[in-house]
Amino acid sequence: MINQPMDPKNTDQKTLCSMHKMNHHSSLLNINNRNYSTDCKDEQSSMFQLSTLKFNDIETIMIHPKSDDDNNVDDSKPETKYCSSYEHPLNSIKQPSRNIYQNNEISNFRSPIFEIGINSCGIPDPFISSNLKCSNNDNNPPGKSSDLNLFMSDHQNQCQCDMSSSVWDKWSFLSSINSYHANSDCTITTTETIQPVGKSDALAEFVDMFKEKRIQLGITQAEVGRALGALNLSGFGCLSQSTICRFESLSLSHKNMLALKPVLEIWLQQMEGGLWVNQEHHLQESHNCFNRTPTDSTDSFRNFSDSSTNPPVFPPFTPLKDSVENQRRKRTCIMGREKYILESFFNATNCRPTSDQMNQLALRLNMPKSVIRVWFCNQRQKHKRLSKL
DNA sequence: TCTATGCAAATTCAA
DNA sequence: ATTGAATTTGCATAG
Repeated sequence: MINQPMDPKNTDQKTLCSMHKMNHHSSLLNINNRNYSTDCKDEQSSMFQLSTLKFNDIETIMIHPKSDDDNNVDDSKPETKYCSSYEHPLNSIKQPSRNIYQNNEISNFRSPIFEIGINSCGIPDPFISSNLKCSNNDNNPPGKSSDLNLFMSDHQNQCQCDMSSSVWDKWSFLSSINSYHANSDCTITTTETIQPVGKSDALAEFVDMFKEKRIQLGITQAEVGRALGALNLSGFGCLSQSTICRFESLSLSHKNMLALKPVLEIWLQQMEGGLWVNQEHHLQESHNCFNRTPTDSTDSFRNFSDSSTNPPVFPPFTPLKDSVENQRRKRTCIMGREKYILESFFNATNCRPTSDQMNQLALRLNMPKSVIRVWFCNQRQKHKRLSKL
């Protein structure tokens, strides 16, 4: 990715962007419903901050469409698009997690009104979290960038997003602010992009469509989850049936939904097209990219290898460079003796063991120290949570 | 056999 | 490097 100055011809073009982190150096970018992958390994010139993927001050990025075969890019005439946007606070919306989208409505979600900060250039900047201030009443917590209810003032115009609208509409609203920010001459409009709550939500619509087509294709949630690993998208491996199920029932967090959507979209496109293109063409030795046992893999991919029941779709194992790092560590099941010993230690001795104590426990229980450490972290969290009830 | 869900392990982020 | 808090996600199992 190369930093480019803003294309003046593009300044009044309204562009809706969303960005989905894939890993520390690449992301999926959705611009006007088209997906692009971005890659920036050079941290110094990175358009993204590693942890938050906020755009830097240049505000302009060049994107090489992923649909081009990476090996056959026409360097003389790369298709590029300019996009000016930020990752905005919506990406870190604080919200009750699961089930909030039931009935396609956001409930209990009235947060205070916020004033958008003015940045050093005098431009209203909703993305400077430290400048966000709660301005309505004292019953609300101090404002953070993760809060939703935005009130923007540029001393001339005022625009307010209707907070009873859905988060997706708010996203559009903020995109308008982005446009404004990118070009101070443009007019901010809110009503244009804000749509009624409900079925018109693009995400909800996609989810409905996704589920319908998955069922049409006769593919189970578990199979979808496993197939995602073979998509070879950096930062994404397989997902569990649970996660696909939750995606289909809109019961993941909004941020999570947004992150998963483009990946599932790509999967669906490939399934519908009935073709599989390994975009990266890794030539290295084929290896089991899912780190499964042979038994596992045979079973996992029976439907993809059995062309008598399903059309051949894509090979069960795609050579995948970073497959191992895409793989979430297997969930450890701690029970019986191990659980008893850990709980005894936690309750009776120390809920905050030293490194040495954790080493000893790890040795005694024959478990990795990291698992022990995480267990204590989670246990402390659990206790804190329970004590609040 | 497939999907939904409770619990909690693992990951991420910021301090 | 470590931690707390928040969040994502998988396992086990219920439906």
